[in-house]
Amino acid sequence: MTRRDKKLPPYSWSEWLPLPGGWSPSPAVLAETLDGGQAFRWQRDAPDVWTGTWSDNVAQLRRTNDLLEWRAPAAISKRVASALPAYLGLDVDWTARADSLPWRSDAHLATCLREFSGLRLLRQPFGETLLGFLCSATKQIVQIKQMVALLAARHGAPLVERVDLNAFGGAGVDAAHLYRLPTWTELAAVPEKELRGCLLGFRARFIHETALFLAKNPAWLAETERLPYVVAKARLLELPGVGEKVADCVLLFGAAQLEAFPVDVWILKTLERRYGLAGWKPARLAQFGRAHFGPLAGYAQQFLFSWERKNRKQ
DNA sequence: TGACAGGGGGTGT
DNA sequence: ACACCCCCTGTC
Repeated sequence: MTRRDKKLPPYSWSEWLPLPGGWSPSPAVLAETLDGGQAFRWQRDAPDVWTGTWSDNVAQLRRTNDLLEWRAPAAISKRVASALPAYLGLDVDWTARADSLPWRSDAHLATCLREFSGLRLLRQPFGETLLGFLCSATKQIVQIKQMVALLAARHGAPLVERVDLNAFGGAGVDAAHLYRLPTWTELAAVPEKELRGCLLGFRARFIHETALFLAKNPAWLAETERLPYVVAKARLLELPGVGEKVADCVLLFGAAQLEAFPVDVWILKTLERRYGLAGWKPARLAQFGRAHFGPLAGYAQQFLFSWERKNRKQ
């Protein structure tokens, strides 16, 4: 209990409500879904309470008796209520999806599915996903979260009125959650030097140039979001700082393109060690992934990724 | 307790 | 292959 907490007015959060859809992940799987590298705007505020931000939304998730509840700042709870189902994929049958993966003929995949049972893919806003993964090159999750938190705090609009901001403080929420991420339009007005001030390093130039490009091509993002996988990926690859891996992440986490198969260092290790594909180039591995795991390869990838990262010492 | 390497979920040349 | 930035972490 800090001195600051005592001065604060009472909560202005909405009531806790049950999360529709019957998702009951273990604490570890909930953590892996929200904070395992898909999204960079969730934080654990208590052992079973998470607070996250996307677009103009702020939500808390709470695990009680293996069930999930949610709430939002009262001032925006209606908006959050309508945005939450799509973001968390509450209307998607993830169990059926997992079951459709080729685990019957793939013992390692079966292990990963068992260990991370209940894992989901988030459906994040396309533009924000692009921004997050432009920050991700040679960075770990902690550092990426720090970068986007600074971008939001310095260049994003506040999400709720000040009275609500105080209530957030009372809930122990980090200040970064009080601001939304800057839009690409807003980013286009930020000098590269100020971006560097957000700990972006060499990524600042990529983000700056991407922002300028998107400002000149206002419909580009929205169009790309609804194009088929192959075409959308080709377009993303035109952006500075976007290569194969980042493009696939953006499409998988920000456009629900489940055939996208990002090959990062962890998947590289998985395919090398567990699938005997040592020496293969990333592009060929991605091709293998889509062929072997099928149309939901990206979902399979998330299980493999989580397992490999958890067992990083092996 | 303060320096000091080493390395980090990639991209571009 | 190597540079790009530079923060974080582990170590001495």
